[in-house]
Amino acid sequence: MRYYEVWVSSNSYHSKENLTYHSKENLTIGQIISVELRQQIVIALIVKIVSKPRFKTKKIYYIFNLPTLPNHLIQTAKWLLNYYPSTIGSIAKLLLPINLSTKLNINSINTKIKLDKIKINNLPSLTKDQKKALNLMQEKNSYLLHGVTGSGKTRLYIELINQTINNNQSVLVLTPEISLTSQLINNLSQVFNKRIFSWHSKQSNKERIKTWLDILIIDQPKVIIGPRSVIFSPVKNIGLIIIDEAHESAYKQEQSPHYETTRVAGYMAKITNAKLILGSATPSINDYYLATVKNKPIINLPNKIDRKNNLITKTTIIDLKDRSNFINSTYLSQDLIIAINDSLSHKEQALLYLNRRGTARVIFCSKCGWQALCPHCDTPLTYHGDNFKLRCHSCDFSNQPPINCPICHNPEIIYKTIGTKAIEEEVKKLFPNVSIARFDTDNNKIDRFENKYQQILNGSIDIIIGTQILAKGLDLPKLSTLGVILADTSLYLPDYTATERTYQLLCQVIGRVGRGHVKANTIIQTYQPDHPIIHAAINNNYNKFYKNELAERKKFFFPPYCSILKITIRRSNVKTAIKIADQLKKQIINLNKSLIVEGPAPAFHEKINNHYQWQIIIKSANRSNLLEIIDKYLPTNCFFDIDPINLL
DNA sequence: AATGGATGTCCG
DNA sequence: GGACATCCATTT
Repeated sequence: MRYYEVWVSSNSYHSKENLTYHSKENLTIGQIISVELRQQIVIALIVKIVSKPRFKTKKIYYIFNLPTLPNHLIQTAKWLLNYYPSTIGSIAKLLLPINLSTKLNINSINTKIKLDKIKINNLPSLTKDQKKALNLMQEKNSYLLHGVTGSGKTRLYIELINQTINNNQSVLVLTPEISLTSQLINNLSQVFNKRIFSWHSKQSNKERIKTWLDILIIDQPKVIIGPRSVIFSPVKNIGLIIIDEAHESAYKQEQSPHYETTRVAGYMAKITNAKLILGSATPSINDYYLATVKNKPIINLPNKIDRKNNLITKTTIIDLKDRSNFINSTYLSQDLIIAINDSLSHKEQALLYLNRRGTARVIFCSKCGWQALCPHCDTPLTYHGDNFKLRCHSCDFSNQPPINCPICHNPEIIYKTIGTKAIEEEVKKLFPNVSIARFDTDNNKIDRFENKYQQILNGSIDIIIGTQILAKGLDLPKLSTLGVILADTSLYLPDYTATERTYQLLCQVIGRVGRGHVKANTIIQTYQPDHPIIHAAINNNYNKFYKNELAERKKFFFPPYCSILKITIRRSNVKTAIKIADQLKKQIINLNKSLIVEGPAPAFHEKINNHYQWQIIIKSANRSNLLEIIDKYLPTNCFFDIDPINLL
């Protein structure tokens, strides 16, 4: 009898120990099997060959006649286990994301695909900038591709993918938002045809299994496109990993294992000697900083590919404090209304953008733009209606809300922001005879989005209202008015990443116009017309934004200058939650006096499902200190997130 | 003592 | 995750 340590792909296996099963067969590491765990049959992976253990073992239930998983995946998973501590079950689930039936008929899979010729000759030739960038990216290395919106990053990707395939290696292309992947898939499919394998939300379970097996079995070099989970595709011989819009928060997994895809890709590229491209118009502070200190090449594509050079975009900033700008509407300024009318008369489209993540009940003055900030953390304070207090969600500082503005003594203090529904009603009143479409980020409406997207493209929708989803990747040929209803909403988010997000979102949404189709008008309404971040975004001045923000991060000791561990304690009783959080805090401080421990403070959603959530934030310049806490001192009954993307 | 909710333990 | 054990507060 032979004995094997396996990883079971089941979220219900919460231990960090490998499980041992036995079999008569001679099996190798990486082989895919299924085993019995409690009463259930689950798919699993052989990770170690061992001698007979002291305890009783169960028999391996089934051995799949499949190729072994590529070694780099197992190696990456082992690294992941230490770097983003989590359970074996959930890490195995990343490698084996499907449940195979033991009746699986492998012979039905075509192991060879018919390879069409790559049709790269029909594409527009590379610009001078693109050629220069391509030449700079010839080493096996990791590159940060900093290209403004519309600078032709996709064209460059195609060139790099082509080189890799000609070199007989495969490519992973990661995208943040599934609803926007279709455009990229279309573009790449036209060139690479049958070599494209994609994961997307519309696939049924059956299709998913087929794609996964195709990737595992088919040996030829291929291009795999999809969301963050695609980094764990069972593909051998990776030559290139592209992470498009690498700054996007979708690359961070919010459930355990809390991995950041760019970090995982970095490790994987290192061990496979693949080239890694992080593409973004607005690289994240962390990625940019890492590239700088680690001497990784930063490749710039500073210019838009202007198809028509005479099309200039006019940008106007409207001061929301000056109510004389708002004659016919509380939300839409006169300039914006005029611009929309102008677009409509030319049969062009208008897009009204509202960043709804600002719905946090934060406090600012309607006249001078003053906002309530925590004196310790500099993050905006949140209003809690239950006890009428302002509270810092980072350190739990609390304060009475002011009756009037401490700066200009204006009694009108605004407690919340407007939503897209209110805007839609307003727009209907102002423009009664035009077709209006509203989009929200409510995820489960992807289908609706795709339907409406077609209508937007063919021009049957005149005014588009929506949130973040509209800011990303869309190419709208008929768009000629862009209105940002309230540019500073995301600035008021009670989190240290608020500035970064605001910059990224504004840059993205501004990038929707001026793509060389029609002449465009951009109108940005804000309470803080002089805010440096808003100006940096309008002028596309990344360096200014980066320098400012990095200095702030250093001053208040935030990433990239420290690592963060966020611990959440969830109890049905508020007092128990706070008590446990307090005890844990004391324990952690005793353990290592050099750690900065903030809180306990209520979580952004303090009450979920009749459970109260309180959190502790631990900061350390040394990430391994945080890993040690998770490993040795964290009780199993609390949640944690290491390197969280926000502290809400 | 009985009941029921909350919390803890473990998976080969 | 879920079956099961255990702890604890409250009711009878």
